[in-house]
Amino acid sequence: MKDNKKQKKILEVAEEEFLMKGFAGARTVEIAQKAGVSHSMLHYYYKTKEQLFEHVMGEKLQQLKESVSTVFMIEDMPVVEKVVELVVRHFEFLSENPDLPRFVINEVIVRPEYAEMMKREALPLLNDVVARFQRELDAAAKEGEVRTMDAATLLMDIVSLNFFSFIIAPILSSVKPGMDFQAYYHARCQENVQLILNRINPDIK
Amino acid sequence: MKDNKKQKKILEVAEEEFLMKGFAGARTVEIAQKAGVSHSMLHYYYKTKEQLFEHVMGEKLQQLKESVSTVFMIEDMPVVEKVVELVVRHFEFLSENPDLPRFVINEVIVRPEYAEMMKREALPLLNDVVARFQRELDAAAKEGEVRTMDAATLLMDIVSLNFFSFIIAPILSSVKPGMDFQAYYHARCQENVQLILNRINPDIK
DNA sequence: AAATTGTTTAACATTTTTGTTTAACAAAAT
DNA sequence: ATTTTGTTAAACAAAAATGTTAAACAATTT
Repeated sequence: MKDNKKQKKILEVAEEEFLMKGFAGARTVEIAQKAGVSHSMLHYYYKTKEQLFEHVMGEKLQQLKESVSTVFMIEDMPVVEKVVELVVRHFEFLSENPDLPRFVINEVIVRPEYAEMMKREALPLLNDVVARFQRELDAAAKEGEVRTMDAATLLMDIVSLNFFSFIIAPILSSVKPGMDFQAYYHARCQENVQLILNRINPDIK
Repeated sequence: MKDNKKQKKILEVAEEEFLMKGFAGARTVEIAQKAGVSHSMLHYYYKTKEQLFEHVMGEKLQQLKESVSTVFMIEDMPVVEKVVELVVRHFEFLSENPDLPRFVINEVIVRPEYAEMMKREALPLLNDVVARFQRELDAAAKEGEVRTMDAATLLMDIVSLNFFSFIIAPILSSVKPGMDFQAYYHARCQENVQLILNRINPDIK
């Protein structure tokens, strides 16, 4: 059939609703309504609210994986450049999902079962990425390109730094009402890159 | 009667429940149960869940005000010291309420009516504090003790910096499972003080 | 002592939300 | 052409949550 346009629309709207209202606050009927499908249709595709939620989050995770993990597949790129690429891609992913950090941090605390799900889904990939990354970092450290670093820590630094940029954005804009988000994001991404570069090698630039 | 022990207990438990589950996720029956009072009792004191919520948040705000605003009442204290005191007190308040930043940022987005309430309750005091603070900063700037600064911006810097420390704590601990929160908080508070000091006068220390 | 306030139990009403079912029909696939 | 799949509407069932009420009694105030 028409390649599941409605099903996709449901996911789309569900994402918005979950992000803006949280799992507990989102309403399945409202999601159906905003998606322009009948209430029954929603339950036809997704048995329960919980399942719908899992699909939404699974898709986000998939997108994150795609945008980030491919960096490690690039051959013949110095690790320093890879790190820059990593920060930028992660940041760009968040630019397209600016509410995600706040949402994730909140849901992880509010619904421990969600934290479990995240671990289940994300850890295997993360371990793989960390292992690869660590090897490259070690090799680069031997050449004196970077200082010796723990890959997991560095990744966490990147994630935290980028997360932070998005979590404080609404605070900042509430203080400076006319704030230009695009400009803010742009500047912030640059700053984060510089900070991370400085961390992996204080002598760069 | 026995000075409303039960009423207080309800507020206490409600705070925990709201913070840990969000407004939408918290359950009035569960709050009553955990507070060791009957379901009717809860509605006897607080007509609705909404009202209960407002009381809880009102109390938190009150505590924050008390711990922070008294700094500005202290006479004969150099503004630089006041700033240090301010950072430390705000940080200490957050130490006692480590989930509050995450919760507030989330609720403000998720429930716009809560943002309204916050503005209503907090803005008058904030404006007052900012005005006072600005006068003191200007005076100190004239003496060359600090550089010229916008008081509102400085306050925002302090709040953001401290908020940040608490928002990332759970992220950090998920990476380093055995993390010592006390040590982390202690170090972080020092760092924040230094950062702010450096901002108001780059020549200090 | 009488009135008020705090408290419980237990039932009930109401509303909100989730999830199901059935009947009907359209579109697509076989 | 017929079976399968997508879709709706409408009603319904079930569950979960909020809020109310009445009866009874204990503790405290006045």
